[in-house]
Amino acid sequence: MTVRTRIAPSPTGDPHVGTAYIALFNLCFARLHGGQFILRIEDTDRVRSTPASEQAILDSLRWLGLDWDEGPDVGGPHGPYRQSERGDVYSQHADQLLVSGHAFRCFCTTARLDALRAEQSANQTPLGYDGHCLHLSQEAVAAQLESGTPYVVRMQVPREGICEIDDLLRGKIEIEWAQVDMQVLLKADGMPTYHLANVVDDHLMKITHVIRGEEWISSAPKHLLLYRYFGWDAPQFCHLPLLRNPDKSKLSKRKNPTSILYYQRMGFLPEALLNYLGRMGWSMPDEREKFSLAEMINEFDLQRVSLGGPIFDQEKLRWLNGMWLRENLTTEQLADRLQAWAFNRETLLKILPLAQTRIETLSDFAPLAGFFAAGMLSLTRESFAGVVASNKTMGDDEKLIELLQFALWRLEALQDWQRDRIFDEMKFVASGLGLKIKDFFGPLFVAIAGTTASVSVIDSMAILGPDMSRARLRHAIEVLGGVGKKKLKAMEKTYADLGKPQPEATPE
RNA sequence: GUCCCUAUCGUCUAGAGGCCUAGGACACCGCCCUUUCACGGCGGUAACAGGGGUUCGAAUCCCCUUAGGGACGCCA
Repeated sequence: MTVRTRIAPSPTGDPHVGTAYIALFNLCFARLHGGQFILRIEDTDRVRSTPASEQAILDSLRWLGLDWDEGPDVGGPHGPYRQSERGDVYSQHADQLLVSGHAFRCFCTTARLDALRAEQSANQTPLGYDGHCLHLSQEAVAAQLESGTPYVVRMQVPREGICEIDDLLRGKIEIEWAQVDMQVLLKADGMPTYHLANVVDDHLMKITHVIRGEEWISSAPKHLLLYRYFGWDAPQFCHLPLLRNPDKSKLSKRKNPTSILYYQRMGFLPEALLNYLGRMGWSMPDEREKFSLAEMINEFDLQRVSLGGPIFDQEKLRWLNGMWLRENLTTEQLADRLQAWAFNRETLLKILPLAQTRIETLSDFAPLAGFFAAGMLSLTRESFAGVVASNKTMGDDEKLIELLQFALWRLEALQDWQRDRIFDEMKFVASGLGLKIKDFFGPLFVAIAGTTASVSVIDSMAILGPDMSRARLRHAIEVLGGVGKKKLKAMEKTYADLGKPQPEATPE
């Protein structure tokens, strides 16, 4: 038996807890049955990840204790499309389908497809490719190829009938073929899409079980059909429920910290985080709350997975972490953990350059830089009184919230979490709001460091990392009263206009 | 809009037709322990979405409704 987890690297390179969640269940299932557990990084469009971000994902899975096996080599550590072959394996397979008539070349332009989609959505008819290039004559295809028109390769999909998916957990799922789009397999640049790469890889790697998130159910027919076209045995599919935000939507960084790095920085033990993920949609036969990975593997049973999408509840995670901290660590071990966590040389060397010019005694350090080792700051509305009092332009709470929210939105969109990039974003918001950088930074300081008397707020955010910085901004907004639905709408509009020149201020 | 998945306390869940007057955990509230705060101990509030079937018997099986979620890209 071989199971694998595919990892879609996030553009920011932040390892997602959802990835660890799926990996955990894959690992338990494989280990219980004495099979192999393989990881595969998915990045067919080659814009998402960098070697560094991939390494970050692998490191954080290892930090959690999720060790994987080396899979069969099917063209490099992360698949052929990451190597110089540029997708040869996949285009060969696409050619095979072209020859057998299970796929066709599509010369439609993006403009046409956009128009098609717009029309379908206006008419409220099902969305999908209309088969325009499906019946092109041989001559027409030859002529297009001759003229060098760019094309993609799409898979043929039956127009009628029903596809039956046998899900390990959900039983039979029936989807009409008419609902399945004629998926692009090979992009215009010759690179494979996820769907083709996925099926070809899994076959070459001899994957027997695919345990993935529920979000993939609707593309399962495409995958099944590809296996059939190639004449391969399909693996057993199993779709796990999705982790959710408190508002029940799919776990996302806009609403909840999702990075494993955040939980690490927040001071959660890897054992506890993993334990908590194991409690999401799953329970021990004896219902015990605290268990190790080894215990989970021993008692693992896929049938014990419950299908309702669980909400990721940080409060319960905290409680569980406390249990691990109190019951599983000696004082000696706790000392080691603390030291490794924040009071290590590497971390200090990052912070000290910012602090050294501002301290007169060593004891000044903790009050000055303590916020680096904190989770959420204990802010109140009064925490912001200083920045408001010292500056007439700052205005009321509403104004403060707006400022922080705009900063937050900017930072949510920021992919490259570097000091200078963060500064650029903040400068953009400041000038958009017509504020001097200095004035704009006041509230930011309070949100991030708890006080304006602190080290550079931009450097602080760079060191704290995206999820922690965003979480603190969100927390500050919450403390100031939060944002209502109506207010949000108005703010979004103002935000959209940020880049535009400000109208002349009317003199009093 | 179309299709698919799901539905037990606020949250995570137990529950495979009778052991269910629905159990446990987080959170919340109270009491005890305690020089404070925690920890720990004890107790409490709190749920089978609604409606139809099937059955001697339904949280459990079936159907409908409702609600939530997901998918509908030359992203993964």
